[in-house]
Amino acid sequence: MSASTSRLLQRLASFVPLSPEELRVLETAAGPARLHRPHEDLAREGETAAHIGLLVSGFAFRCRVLSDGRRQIISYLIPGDLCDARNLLLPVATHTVSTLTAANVAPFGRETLLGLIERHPRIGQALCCLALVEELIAREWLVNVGQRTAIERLAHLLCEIFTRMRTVGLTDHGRCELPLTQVELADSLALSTVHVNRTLQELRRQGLVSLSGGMLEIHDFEALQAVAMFSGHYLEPGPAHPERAQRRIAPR
Amino acid sequence: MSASTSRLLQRLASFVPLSPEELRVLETAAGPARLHRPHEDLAREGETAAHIGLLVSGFAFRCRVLSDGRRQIISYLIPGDLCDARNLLLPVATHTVSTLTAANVAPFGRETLLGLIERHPRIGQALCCLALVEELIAREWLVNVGQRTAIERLAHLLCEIFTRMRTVGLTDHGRCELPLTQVELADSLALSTVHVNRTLQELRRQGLVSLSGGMLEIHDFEALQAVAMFSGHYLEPGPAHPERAQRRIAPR
DNA sequence: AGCGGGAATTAACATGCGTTAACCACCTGT
DNA sequence: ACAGGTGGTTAACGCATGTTAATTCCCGCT
Repeated sequence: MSASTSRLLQRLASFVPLSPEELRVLETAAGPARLHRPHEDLAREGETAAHIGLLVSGFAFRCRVLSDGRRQIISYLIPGDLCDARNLLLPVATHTVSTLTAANVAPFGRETLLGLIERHPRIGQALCCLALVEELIAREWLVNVGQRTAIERLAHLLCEIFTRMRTVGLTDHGRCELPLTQVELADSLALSTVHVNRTLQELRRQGLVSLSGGMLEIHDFEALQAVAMFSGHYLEPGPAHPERAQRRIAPR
Repeated sequence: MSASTSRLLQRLASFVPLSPEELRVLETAAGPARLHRPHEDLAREGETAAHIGLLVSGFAFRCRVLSDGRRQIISYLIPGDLCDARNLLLPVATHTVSTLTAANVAPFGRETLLGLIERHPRIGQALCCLALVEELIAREWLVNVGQRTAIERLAHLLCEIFTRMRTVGLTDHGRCELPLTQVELADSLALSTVHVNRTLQELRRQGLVSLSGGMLEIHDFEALQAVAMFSGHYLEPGPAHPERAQRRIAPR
């Protein structure tokens, strides 16, 4: 199981310096991964989860569905993401999490993890940072859907996902896996499928990206970023107040 | 200073049971309130704050502005809200916070608060819950802007704010203060001012609400909720996993 | 009372995107 | 090699909402 948690550990450690002990403890806390099929629910709105799943491989997404069927995709999960750390503190899930592809998910027992946090507060702090970044992403999506035009929105989403994939080492030059249909893009960006199609073609025509067969290829990241008015700051806030982090690591 | 923190304390305690000791310590941690004028920035995107402000009275909002001037209001702050608990863990603010009206803000020193959390982990847990609720609100706004029509959006926003005002005891029957201009509503809902105006009139015509002179009056909350497809669940997730909370309070 | 200025309102017109509905290009199983 | 299904593409048309700009309202100020 040791390799499967590494992406998560790396990200956590980028927020708060973690001791070898803390890393080891976290690493062994995850249960054996379970393989899920594509389009399977990992968590359902209104239910309570007894464990926190770590996405080891594959893709998933969160979404909310209105009573009349309108659906808004709220975020995407890539390898190294936790399915719902919120369940540690809040009683019920407020949205559904489903797989996009086949996916391996390693469970952390909720009680186990809470115990860990009690003994190692810095782990809690790191998890909290992870949650905060998710909030920043949610706000960026709000700005995206609220203020940007179709082509800007799409470009922005692609920039974001590509950047996130890169931080977990899942890009190969300008390429990465991205198994999204146009329907899913539409529900993420609050556009119709038809318009996503038109917009995707426009991006392709401008020679910026191509997306087909579940593979995203970015031909000119600079230009794409410019179109999207994308800045990756919100994805990697970096270590907070490093002077304090240092102080806390010293006594140990 | 004791009264000014009570709204915050009450909300924190609704997430995680806090001991009298913990409440006392929090209560005395806030500095003397500072009075800000309307339309003054409390925090600016990109800057680092040395303290966490508690909004004691008045209204404020968070927003992000794109390079070409388009602006998205991201959330509203009402009395009892923290201006930016994110600054405890993240180095720089990712959005601007400005006052809407004159406002009293009581500062918690960042270092003081971090020290408190170290000694009283449950305080940290409660603050974390507060942040999670903000995230839920952000996601609801995303759904709102992404999937709902103009009238649904506006109705939803009014439901949300009214509900939040009620939980901090600032409503009087169907009425509460709400000093928003139509420009601000427009930037919250991703609509034009003109269309906000049309939509507000439609809500008034249907006898659901009236909003004028900085006062919101809800004539038929049930019906408004129905129009908005509003459910307040996300605003009050209630105590998480109460059995555990109990266990932790016992040993003390 | 008159003046200035922000906010609300109204009207006329424009448009980005949605809707509907075909059609096409794959793939997969038989 | 065909059937059936999923996802992508195209075209024609419609509408919710945006834009512009003029007008009115309200309120504090002198």
